[in-house]
Amino acid sequence: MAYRQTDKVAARLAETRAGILAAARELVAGGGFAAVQMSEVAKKAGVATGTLYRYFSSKEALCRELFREVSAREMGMLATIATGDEPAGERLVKVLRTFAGRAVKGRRLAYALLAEPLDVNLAEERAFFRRTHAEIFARILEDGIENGEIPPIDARIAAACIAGAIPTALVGPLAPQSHELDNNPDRVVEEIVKFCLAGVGIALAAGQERNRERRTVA
Amino acid sequence: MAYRQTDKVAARLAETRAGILAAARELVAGGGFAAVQMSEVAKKAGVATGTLYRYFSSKEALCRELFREVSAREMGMLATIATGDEPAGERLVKVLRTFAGRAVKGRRLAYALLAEPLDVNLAEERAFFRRTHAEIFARILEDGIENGEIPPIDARIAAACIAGAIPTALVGPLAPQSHELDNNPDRVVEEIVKFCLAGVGIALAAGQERNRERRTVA
DNA sequence: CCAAGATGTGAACCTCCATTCACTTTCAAG
DNA sequence: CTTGAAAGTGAATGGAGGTTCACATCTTGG
Repeated sequence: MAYRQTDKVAARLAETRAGILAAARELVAGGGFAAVQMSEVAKKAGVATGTLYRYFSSKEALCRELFREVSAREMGMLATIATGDEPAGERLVKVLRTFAGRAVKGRRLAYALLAEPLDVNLAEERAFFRRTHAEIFARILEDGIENGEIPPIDARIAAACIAGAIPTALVGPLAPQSHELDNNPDRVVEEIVKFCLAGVGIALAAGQERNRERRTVA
Repeated sequence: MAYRQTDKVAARLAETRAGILAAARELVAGGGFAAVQMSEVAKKAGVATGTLYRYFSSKEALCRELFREVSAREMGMLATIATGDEPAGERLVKVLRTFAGRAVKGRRLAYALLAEPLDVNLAEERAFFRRTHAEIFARILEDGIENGEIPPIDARIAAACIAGAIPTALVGPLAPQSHELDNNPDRVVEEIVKFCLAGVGIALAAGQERNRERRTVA
């Protein structure tokens, strides 16, 4: 026995590993997951392709871990807000604004996480990501329904609607042109948030309430 | 000069072409666009792979045409309803119900058109498809806003929200489990439609109105 | 039936990338 | 300094699947 891993080495390994993930993340932020080719990752991380496989068993494993790492941060933020003790309505507003707001900045990344055409393995991760969103929304909605802040709707379905509406309207194929988002991101975010709130039967503050004569239909 | 195409031949060619498209459509309905492999299409259509290339210049061309063919039918239906002369509110309800209802039946196909991970060329077609949806919705919303049926919201953004919410909630990664849709598709559809209508400030008929105390928040 | 062009064929080819592996370099312990 | 193991390397491999093309077959006018 003439070799055993030292702390110094372990640290270097961890650094390399992190470097590989960082390289992959840059590629994603630049061109989406489609742009993650092992040879490119290796080049950007300054290692050989073979080395990648010392750290990740496959490209899929690498991408999955990357997806998780990035999405965990987002979900953490939302979850923190969601479990606060303010009234459900306020928590909902905050969560929606945070979600939408963060998607507008970091748009390319949000697109990759939420909307970009993805291959099947990763779609699984994304489904999990989105489902978690939906659960966060649903949780708040249920709270609100329980104490009467929100009318009795199907929380899970409404949550799914929200989790679909925001990405699509912000970063998906229907997103406004970039310059529109760059010029006035807040307005777009507010409009979307308003839609979602109204969808679950909450109206935004007074000034926006005019003209709501609320015809009944069909 | 000893050969010129005859009507009979032209007809046969058209038939073969249609057969190829039909074969591809079946594959899509069964396993999404990912399942469209040229060799499989050929087998199912009863021709050789080489023959496919007499009719379509590439796989991409074949898939694009297929996507268009299928989506054109859907859009046509919606467009017909949208341009009717009923009040905007009613047209909106009908369009939403049609859209959502058709997506529930033909779920696999709807999934392929709306939500399935897709490669970039086809994503382009899908973007067009979705954008057209959004335009149809937006058109109705604008009508409604103009004559006061609908409060003054940003029609394009609301339309994008709707166009995102429905597929996600119905056939996307957040869709209810299949058995739930099979057992009670109408309830799910109605719930989603209700969300979208409320989002643009329209309430459904009386019975569903109780408990809407409508707290104001933030 | 023949000629000439259109159609049909499917095995071979090609490209793209993830993955591997025989080899080199680095490292820690004796 | 030596040695055995770990870590790094990158050219070669392999599989998947779209595309081609030399050849066969069919169609029509003469």
